[in-house]
Amino acid sequence: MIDVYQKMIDVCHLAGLASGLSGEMGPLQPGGNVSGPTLADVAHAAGVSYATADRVVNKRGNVAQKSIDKVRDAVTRLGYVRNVAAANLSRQRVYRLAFLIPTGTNAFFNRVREHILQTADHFSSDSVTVDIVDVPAFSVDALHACIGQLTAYDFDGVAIVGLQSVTLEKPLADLRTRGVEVIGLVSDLPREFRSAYIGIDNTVAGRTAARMTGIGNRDRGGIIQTFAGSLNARDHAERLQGFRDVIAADFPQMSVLDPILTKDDPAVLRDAANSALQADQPVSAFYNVGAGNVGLIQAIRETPGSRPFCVVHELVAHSKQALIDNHIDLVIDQRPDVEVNRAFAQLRALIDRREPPPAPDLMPTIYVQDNLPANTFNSATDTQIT
Amino acid sequence: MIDVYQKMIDVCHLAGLASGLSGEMGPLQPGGNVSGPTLADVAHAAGVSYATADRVVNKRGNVAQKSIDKVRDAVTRLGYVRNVAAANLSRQRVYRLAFLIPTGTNAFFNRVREHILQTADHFSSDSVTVDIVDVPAFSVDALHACIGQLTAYDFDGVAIVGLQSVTLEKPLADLRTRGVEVIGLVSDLPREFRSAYIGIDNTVAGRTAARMTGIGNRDRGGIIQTFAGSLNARDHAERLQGFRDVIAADFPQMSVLDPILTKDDPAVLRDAANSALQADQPVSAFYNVGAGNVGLIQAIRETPGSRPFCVVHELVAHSKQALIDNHIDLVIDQRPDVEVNRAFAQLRALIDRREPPPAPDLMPTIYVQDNLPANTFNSATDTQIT
DNA sequence: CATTTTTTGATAGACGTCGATCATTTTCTC
DNA sequence: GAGAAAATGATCGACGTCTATCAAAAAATG
Repeated sequence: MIDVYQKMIDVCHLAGLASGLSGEMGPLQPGGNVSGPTLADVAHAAGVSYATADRVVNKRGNVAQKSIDKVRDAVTRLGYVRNVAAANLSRQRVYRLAFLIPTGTNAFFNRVREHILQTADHFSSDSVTVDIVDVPAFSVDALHACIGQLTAYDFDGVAIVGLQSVTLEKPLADLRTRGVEVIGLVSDLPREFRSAYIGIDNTVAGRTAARMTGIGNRDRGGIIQTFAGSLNARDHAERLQGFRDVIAADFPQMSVLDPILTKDDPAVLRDAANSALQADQPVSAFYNVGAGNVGLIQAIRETPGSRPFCVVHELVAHSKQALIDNHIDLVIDQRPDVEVNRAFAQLRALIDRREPPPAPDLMPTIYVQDNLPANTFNSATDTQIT
Repeated sequence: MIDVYQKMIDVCHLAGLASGLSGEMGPLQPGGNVSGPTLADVAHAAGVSYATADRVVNKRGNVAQKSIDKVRDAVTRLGYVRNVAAANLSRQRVYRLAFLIPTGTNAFFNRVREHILQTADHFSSDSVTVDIVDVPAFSVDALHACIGQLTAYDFDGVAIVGLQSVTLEKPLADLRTRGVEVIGLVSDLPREFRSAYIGIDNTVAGRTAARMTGIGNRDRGGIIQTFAGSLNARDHAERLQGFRDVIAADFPQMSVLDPILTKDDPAVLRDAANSALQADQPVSAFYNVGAGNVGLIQAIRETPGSRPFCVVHELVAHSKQALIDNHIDLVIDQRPDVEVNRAFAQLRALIDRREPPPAPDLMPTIYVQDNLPANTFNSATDTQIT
């Protein structure tokens, strides 16, 4: 009845009603020894001293090859895993993390910031220290300078809201040669110069928006007015591309107008939305790939009568409220809270040189007014979104 | 350029071990002392011995109130957080966890199982052992017996896919008096007899399904045929209720037919769906609150021409495929992988008597064919779902 | 073979906490 | 104010790892 797997995981099947329930079933000794072998055990099994075993596992050098082999063998034979807690305790390991986040009164990044603070607070009992570094938004030069400065502090890991630019490659390479783990967050860095990317695929986000827009307009067809901050912004361009692809392929009865470029400015967006709402040819859907939704929502609120089907990105205070008030239909969100959690886990795993915890892919989440998280987004400032 | 930004960079450092501290601004000292105060420091600051401080923080009793106050005060003043790594090392803490999961060839619970195994594997290096206990599905008696047996083994925490029954109260109470932490997973236990519930609100799930159905049928209105396994199943009833509420309130042009009861049997569902498809009055939408979607999908696949708008629950191999093949429109999923992760975190937090990590509410997730996770669900058996 | 170099063994102190024990001091009770 | 009870202080040995140091042994070198 009780299967015991090799590792430390014993999966035990207590008999259900079917087979006799009589009394206590077999083993699974309550006080059983569950803690694994120590390095001392390994040394003993390998027939070497603790010191030698230590030299091997910590790569201190000056060990004969045959000793290395003996120890390696014993490690695998006994299934030794080093006790991270003890190790960190001993060397007073402190995980020094830094997050490079764009500045500004951007509601989305305020959400990111908030969650970093919360998470940092929680992990403080695990000796994790966190620095949030403000970087002027969307400036390659500023980001470059910032990354360059990081080498002055001895961080163990850095999460960067990145930009795609060859300029960044050098400072990133410098960082990594100093043993700092680097990951991209929300927006990727040059591929070869980071260990991981934590963020969504923006093409997928655009496709998802398109699917929902299509579903919401199956019968009426019609015209979709799109908005974007700038087509130079990679994420905006990708979302738009994904959106167009799906509409063209699966909802041919609808047509997608070229995006109105708003620079993510709510005022611009408001004016643009207003003129679209008053156009001769009625627009049946709005899709804003970028930020500035406050303006879009205002325009909609000001216009009486029925409104176009409306999809925007990123759940923040005002987009959440607009969902509740029925001013927009859907919010496609990238769950920055989940991303931040993942970033912490990933950085710690990289620093400890172990596998990151199993976790599903990050996929854009669809919010309607009914599946909204209760957590309030109390960021005072909510002008932009990205 | 670089010099310009040298002073613009604003680094906010969050001291790792100062618990309540929000970020203190200012530059970092690269080699700065980051490790926080120890219990010895606290004792000294409080003007008591280490032993007394220890007695206070570990609640060993036999301490005068004024000593307790002095220590508590020093703790908050210094921002002492106990070093979990050291503590666990010292007491050779092993987290013995058990998951009680219904048996059967249920694709959804296979997903749960798989993720438990993966997560357990990962945490094995953190001294976490996991037992998966198979319980005959939906049987209060079996669950009762199983919980009763748990007291024989000294688990530290147990996650139970629960049932609502007063019968369970006694064994649960027994477990908890023995110091075992109990949480409900996916399906709740009697409220007073568990420390937390990890799962979605099924009313919300139903509401979400309704919202999407409404959006997908705004103009055509029409009839919605619902399916349920059994109305005695609490989750099924709740989903249906949420669904009806939203349709009635926000999409009055649609009407909801009483559910066809399928016992979650694919064959039954297939027949029911087929007759609905051939009914005189055309049905414009299907909503299955329960399992057995294989049958529903078969019926749809067999019927030529356009099909009703189709919403089901739980993303598993076949529902995923059906989304891709355009046989259904939406899957409302409760992200069992996220739930399992949360269960681990919650149990560990409860056992350590500390705050669980910050995490957003669990909300039903909406999948369309574009935002599907790449992870394959390789469960061979996929008969049922809920 | 003598000398240098490389490789080993033995061991010690630290990390911060836990769970003890035992002796001492303070407080309470009558 | 004596005796009992409660509270406190002092200290010890774990836990498993890391980082040393020093001496001893083995291997390589000329």
